[in-house]
Amino acid sequence: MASTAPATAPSDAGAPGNMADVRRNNLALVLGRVVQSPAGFHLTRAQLAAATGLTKASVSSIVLDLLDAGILREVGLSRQGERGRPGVGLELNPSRGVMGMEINVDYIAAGVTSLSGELVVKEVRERDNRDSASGAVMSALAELASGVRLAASALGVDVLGGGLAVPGLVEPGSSTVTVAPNLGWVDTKLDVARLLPSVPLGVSLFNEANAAALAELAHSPHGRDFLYISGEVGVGGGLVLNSELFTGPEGNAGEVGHIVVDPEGAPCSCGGTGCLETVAGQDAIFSAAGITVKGRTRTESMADLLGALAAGSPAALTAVQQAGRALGVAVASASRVANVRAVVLGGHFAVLDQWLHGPLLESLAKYAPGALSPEHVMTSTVGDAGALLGAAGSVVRALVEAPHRLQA
Amino acid sequence: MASTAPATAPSDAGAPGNMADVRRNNLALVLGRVVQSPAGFHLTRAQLAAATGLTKASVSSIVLDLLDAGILREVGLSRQGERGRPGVGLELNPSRGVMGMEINVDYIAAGVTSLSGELVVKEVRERDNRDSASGAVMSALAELASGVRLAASALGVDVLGGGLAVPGLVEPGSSTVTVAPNLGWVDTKLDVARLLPSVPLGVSLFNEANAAALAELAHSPHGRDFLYISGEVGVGGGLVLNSELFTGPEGNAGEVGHIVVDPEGAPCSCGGTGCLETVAGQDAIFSAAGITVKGRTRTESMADLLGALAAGSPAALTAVQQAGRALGVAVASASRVANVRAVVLGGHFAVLDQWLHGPLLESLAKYAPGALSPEHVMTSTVGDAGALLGAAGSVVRALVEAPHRLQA
DNA sequence: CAAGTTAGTTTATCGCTTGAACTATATAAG
DNA sequence: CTTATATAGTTCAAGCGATAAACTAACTTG
Repeated sequence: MASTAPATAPSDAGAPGNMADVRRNNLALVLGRVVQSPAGFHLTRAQLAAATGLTKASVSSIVLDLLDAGILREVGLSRQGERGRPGVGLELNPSRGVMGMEINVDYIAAGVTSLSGELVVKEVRERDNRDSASGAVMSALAELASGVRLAASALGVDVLGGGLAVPGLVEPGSSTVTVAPNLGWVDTKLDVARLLPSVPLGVSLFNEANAAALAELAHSPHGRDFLYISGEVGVGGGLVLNSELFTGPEGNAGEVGHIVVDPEGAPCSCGGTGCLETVAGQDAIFSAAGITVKGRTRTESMADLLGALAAGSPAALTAVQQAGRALGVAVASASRVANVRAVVLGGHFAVLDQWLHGPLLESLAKYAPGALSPEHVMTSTVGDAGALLGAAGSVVRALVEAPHRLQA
Repeated sequence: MASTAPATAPSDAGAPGNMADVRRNNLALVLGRVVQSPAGFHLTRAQLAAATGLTKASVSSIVLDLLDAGILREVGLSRQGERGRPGVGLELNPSRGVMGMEINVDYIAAGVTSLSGELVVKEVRERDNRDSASGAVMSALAELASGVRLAASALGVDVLGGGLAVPGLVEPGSSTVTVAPNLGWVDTKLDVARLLPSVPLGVSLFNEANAAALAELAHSPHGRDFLYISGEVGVGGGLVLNSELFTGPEGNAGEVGHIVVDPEGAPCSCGGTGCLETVAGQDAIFSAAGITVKGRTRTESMADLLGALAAGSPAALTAVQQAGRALGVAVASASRVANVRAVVLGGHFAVLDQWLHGPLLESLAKYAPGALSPEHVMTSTVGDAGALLGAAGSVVRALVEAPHRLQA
């Protein structure tokens, strides 16, 4: 059902609305249009008025606020019509940026993007974080972030806030990692604020797959609705519906790695049985393909697997095909539950796509015919930096949706 | 992630906000509090001001509008404090109501509830709608609805609008049934408006399981987040998250009947393989239990099954236990995808609960340990009339969220 | 019956959008 | 070079809804 949306929804649902809410809404409306405009094309106040439906007077007043807050910048004159006074172009202030950070199993990373999403600086440091105390990892990351922030500053970009992506479940709205199996963290409260001392927008925490999903949303033509499936040691997922990340009441929605794909299957690290991860996770594929893991890095093992596939190893081919079929079952079930219409494969699923793709589509056609068209099963276009870009992008997105947070 | 909600969201997302939106928001806020108040307990303006955070002046003005619109009514004096001037109690106008209607395989039904959800009149007419043209069914229903409307009118209840529930997929926001397998309808546009000529709120169309889910939400203590699973000829579902029906981008979310529970399973009417419905649908259970369907009504066959279960028939017991285990697998997968935390079983699942319950919980513990606590697997408390009550309730809900639609 | 207490209304003020009038700056025509 | 026309952006009065404070209303207590 498409019930009439509530007329206004103040920041806290169920709170009184007043004129400040109207202003916040319209600030976001105008700023949102600027963000959506193609790079290099600068909208004018008059065009914003036409696009948003606001009057020129309101747009002028709103733009003034956004200029004062340092979010927008005027950029010369814009000639598009033949006659009449030229308008003044507006763009996101290129001297403001946000930091994306990532903690993963074998590295930490930090990077700064401008508000328009361009990567300005990025640094990755290899570090074995497996079973490392969270405090030690955070200290190393704080140091890395500090350096990256200085580098951005030297390039004239001021960091307004940051986002951190971790490979684990995150309690929504808090800085707590409920569980990160591959890091060995359980109910770990992270002091994210110290990564970026005294930034106006603070630092937020994200699940890695969710962040990567948002990066695909922002940087790729996958549409407004898709399920991102991240293939790492674990199998994670990020569900994007109507251009919004759907996290569910506890923040655990989209955990596609633990959909049951075989009731007779193997036990899973989550305590369940026959989860997708037990067939399509990296360890499962390596093991089924007969690839050695011990004493080798994941990158090396993956290279071995690709070699075996290229050489036509039956074990390797079967392992990957099985993973593809299991993905098809999982996607079939997910499409029923959440009306998923498109799938984006990331991590090792993107790497193995040429072997996975066929079995996945066959399996999908068998278990949920008509639910997704084959061309809606795609691979990631953002790649490695997805989690980092997504974490940074989420901070920008939050700013765009609530620009008043940066006002004096 | 729990990003900051947009400050205001005018009726059309991306539309300018103005002070009328603030008013709409606050009308809904005040009215929502009145609706939430326990039956028989009448809030006063002063209490509403305290509860909503609005000032007394604003509440007075808003209540005046709601009285003028005929949505609220003043009801004597309310003494709760010891001292001071007594407040004037407010309640939903009992002379206004909405109609819920239902088309199902072997009957049509119509009933009127007051705005507070009490059933005033209800009439059910047996009718075999299987493979009946939609126009003929709608004509019969229009006649039934007209009579029920008159009966309600005679009792002093004026019908403001209506909701119709059908056992099929409904295109959100339209009056089109995409597919209703058990009625034999495909892409059928229904002229719902003629069911209730000239009502101010019109007539909306709902999926049966979704409507029933909303009825459970309104009339039962199941909480704000649950998956309702309806056991009928088909297996349907309604996903309630944060007290909202979650329908997904195409309106097909919660279609739990076609989650894959056995990749080696039987073909399904949806074209898929091993769907929940192939194990736990009514026909599947009857067939596995060796119950005759031909020449008998569904009610009779169900009575036969209950008899067989009571008599300890191994085939019947096994059939129902298998259905329970399949439900466990489906719930496990659904809990991963949409972070479902509770399940409400309706239709034949409620009837068979004493045999289903154990196998379902065992299966759930095997496939998704810790995802749902056992006490969060519940049975429907609304029963038969769920779809009808839910359809009516949805209309009330839409009115509460946008009361200005009833203003002059 | 006066004092105290709570309910609800009245009034002045503020902030934000709106629409119309106005100013500013360009191109095109004479 | 001047004038007409077209478009961009600002200014200003008006309207509306929320707020806060003052005020009126109605009841209890002593």
